[in-house]
Amino acid sequence: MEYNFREIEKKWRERWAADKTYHVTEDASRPKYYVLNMFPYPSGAGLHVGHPLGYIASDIYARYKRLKGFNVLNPMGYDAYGLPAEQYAIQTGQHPAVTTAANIARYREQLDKIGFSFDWDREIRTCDPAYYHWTQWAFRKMFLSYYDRRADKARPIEELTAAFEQNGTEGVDAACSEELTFTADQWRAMDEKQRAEVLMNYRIAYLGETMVNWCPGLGTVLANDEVVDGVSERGGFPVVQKKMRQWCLRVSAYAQRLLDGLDTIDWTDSIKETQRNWIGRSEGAEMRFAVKDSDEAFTIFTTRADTIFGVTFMVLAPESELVARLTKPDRQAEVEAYVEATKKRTERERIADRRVTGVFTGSYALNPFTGEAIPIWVSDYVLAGYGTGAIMAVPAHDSRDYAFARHFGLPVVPLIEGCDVSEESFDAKEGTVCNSPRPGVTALDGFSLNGLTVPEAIAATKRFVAEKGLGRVKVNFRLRDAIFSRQRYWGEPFPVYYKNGVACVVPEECLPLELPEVNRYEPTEDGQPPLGHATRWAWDEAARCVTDNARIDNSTVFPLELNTMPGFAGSSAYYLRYMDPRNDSALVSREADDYWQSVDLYVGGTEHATGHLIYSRFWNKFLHDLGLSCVEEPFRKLVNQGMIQGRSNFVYRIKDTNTYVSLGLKDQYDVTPLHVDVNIVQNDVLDVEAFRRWRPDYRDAEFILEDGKYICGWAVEKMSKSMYNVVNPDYIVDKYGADTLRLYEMFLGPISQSKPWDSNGIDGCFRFLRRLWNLFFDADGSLAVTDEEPTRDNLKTLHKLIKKVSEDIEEFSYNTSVPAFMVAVGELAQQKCRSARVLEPLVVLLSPFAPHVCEELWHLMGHTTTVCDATWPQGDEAYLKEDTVTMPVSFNGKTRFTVDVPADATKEAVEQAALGAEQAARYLEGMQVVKVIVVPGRIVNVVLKK
RNA sequence: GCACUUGUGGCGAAAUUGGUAGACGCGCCAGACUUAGGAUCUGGUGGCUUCGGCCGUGUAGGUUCGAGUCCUAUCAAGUGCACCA
Repeated sequence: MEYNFREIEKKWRERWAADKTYHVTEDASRPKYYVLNMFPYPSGAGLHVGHPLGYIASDIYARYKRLKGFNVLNPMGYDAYGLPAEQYAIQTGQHPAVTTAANIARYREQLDKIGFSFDWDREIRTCDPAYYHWTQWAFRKMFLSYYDRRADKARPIEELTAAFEQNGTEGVDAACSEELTFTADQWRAMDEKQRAEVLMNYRIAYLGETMVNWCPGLGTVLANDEVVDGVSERGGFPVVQKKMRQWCLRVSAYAQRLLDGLDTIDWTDSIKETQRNWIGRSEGAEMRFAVKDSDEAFTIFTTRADTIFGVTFMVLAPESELVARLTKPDRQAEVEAYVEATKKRTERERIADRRVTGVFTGSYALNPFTGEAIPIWVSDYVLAGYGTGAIMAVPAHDSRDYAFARHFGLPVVPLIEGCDVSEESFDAKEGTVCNSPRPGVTALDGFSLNGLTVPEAIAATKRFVAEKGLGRVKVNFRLRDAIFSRQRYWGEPFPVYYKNGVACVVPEECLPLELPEVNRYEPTEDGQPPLGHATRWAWDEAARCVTDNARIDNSTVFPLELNTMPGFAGSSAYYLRYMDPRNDSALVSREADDYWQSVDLYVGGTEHATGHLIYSRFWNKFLHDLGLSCVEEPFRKLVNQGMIQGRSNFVYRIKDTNTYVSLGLKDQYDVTPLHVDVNIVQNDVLDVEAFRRWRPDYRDAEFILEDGKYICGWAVEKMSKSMYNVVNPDYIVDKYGADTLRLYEMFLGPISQSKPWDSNGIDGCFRFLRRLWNLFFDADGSLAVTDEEPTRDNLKTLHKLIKKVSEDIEEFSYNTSVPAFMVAVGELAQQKCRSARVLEPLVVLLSPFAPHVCEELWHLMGHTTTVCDATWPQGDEAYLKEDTVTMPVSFNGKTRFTVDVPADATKEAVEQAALGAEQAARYLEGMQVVKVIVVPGRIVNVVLKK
């Protein structure tokens, strides 16, 4: 009987859908396991062969866990808000909801062909009001919360107002944008608007002034990568740095917990390292510097407090408010010109162009340890957004300060014995401190660091600074708050309105606040975001349930927030929603959350390391603080699948002709390589007829062949339409079947490695499945499986396979289990194995990889239930032992020990092994011989163990 | 610049975690069946060899009875962060 994969796969695809085979419900009697893929953005291009890689890997794991008796949640959905649909809408007027729905339908069709065990009843879409209800809900909660640093968790904002009412800021330790100090009386004296401003400083979702790339021509904020050479990528409009009031999330409040949490989860070191890097914890000290002949003073942050005696100048960031305050009148023109010039440059330009620039303010700071006057400069190498926006410069021990000092001729004072600072700074934190203070200089209270090592000096200085009130020990993080506003249409609307200019969140019962229709998707003429075009005010819709008295009394329609949320909003808690996707009274019910807990296995690409994977962790910690998500870390284990690159093919056209020369002969001509569609090339041999049909200008193409074939060149490039190297999974499924595709994708290489897609090897996997199929049938096409006793060889093959495959799946090295199946099937065929007691477990073992064919075989063998409900076979080590005989081994003619060796080992071979291990014999006292490896006619090893 | 990852046949890759390097697949070679092969099946396939063996895991050292695996240095590729004081 022939392996008719088309018929088999169609049959089971339909049956599984009709029977809801993969539907899952909470079941307290079974242990749960939660497998999750990073859900896709449904782009117009459809899936290519790289997308399903991670889905297949996680599907295998999900099916394996189910066979192991777990209740497995394996959901799928769509990250449906995004820029491409909006851009397309601007160009065509087509509503993004329409294109998104069409793309989703196409994705679904493609996914369905690959045989995933997704529970489609739990599908979610981020653009669905029933879903973004809870995105808005979480935002609302963030607005209504502050971060209590003492309790180290988010608390309701009412607790903060109550504290202010009682004692003002006294005793409050809350994460904030700006340190504020006021008394209870002052608080009580504030009007509503002033209080709102103060609270905004503490809210976890807050309106904040941030530096953005503002493009007036487009009327929107642009991300750094949307700005090229100071103008917008689209349209070429100038872009300036601008302070704007934007919604932000106080992610920085969670920096320490985000860092600590990394130690509790099972992610790769590289991605943890990337996150640690991004969070950027640095321990140091803040020190206060008074300004000479002035009442002004300012604070700097340093990790090298020990270098205080080497400070020869101070530097302010151009954006710092201190600049205006500290600039002397005679320097004002120059300083303002400098600040203006830096404003015009984007952050990207400042990074790309590292010329040393700066300007002197005319003011001097006083070294708090020595009272020495130090000139204060302004330079763009100091960032406003980190630390305090001001630094103490120690050119001898910081390379950036060094470059600045050399450029402007400022003094360099070395502080480490024997260090050479004539060519470059000495940045290493090692050596013995000197010149601290310099001979002849007396420091405050006779303080001295001379003779200490650098780490000792850092500690000593910190202690001194704290004791003398010169500053404080401080931990800084590089992690910034997330800017949460986008001047876009196709995103979640904020549940926010403005009452007399004060931002308020809409009442909970009004959610979801639905995205209104607009007739245009561009910004409005007066520079408002596209929501300014809304024809039907979402607020009017929401107003029906609003109980806000002020609104009802005077019938005022308050303006709504016109920005929408960014892409990461909808993806930050979707894993919770899958637990209870149709709940319309909560994001997730207590029961569902208690049962599913958190994601046990999360599969996706590394590109989200510093985006989604940080935001999700933050979001989940926030919900955890609210008592909602019972586990603090959302993703227990993370596996990153590599990218599938394209493997492009080339033809070589002889210049100015329509003649194409095969790869091996191209060097004899002057040729231009041209991309050719990989789908008309097989094993690098071009289908010349298909090539002529491919495009009109190739219709009359002539070929210079080698050995009668046209051989194409190839290169690994990004998989993209323009390189004609996109391989569509539909095509592979149609030609070889989904089971072959699944096997081949896993066989291609380690899951976490990036690799080019190469259709060349796929025949091997197809042949394997056909060999497997043939194992079950006689020559006449009847089922050959019998209930005869398996032979010892049969069982040995089976148990080897069980051990190997079980281990492989646990470690995600599917690429080595596919060969194990190939070998096992080869052996069983050779053994002419017919025994159901071997073949049935074989089908179960393979079913996670090739579910369709296994389901078919399972039913042909007389089962009426799905193979998914079978039990993963139990391994038995007893069958894995080699048949052994005991043999004495002698060294130097003296018998020292006996070992078990393979039955086919000759005495001579063992003696030879012993001889080879003569030197090892010296160590034999107290050592145990574990194994003697004997290969007839070859050198042998003796394995010893203490 | 800093961090992380990876270097093994013509190609994708394995290697029981320190113990027979190159499993398995592709490709290639030979054979079988075929009118035919871009179908199928069988066998072979790291390099050199005087057929005894010898050499081989980016390069150079080291530890070890023994190293693809551990250590040091170095080169190359990829990814992430990047004036973070």
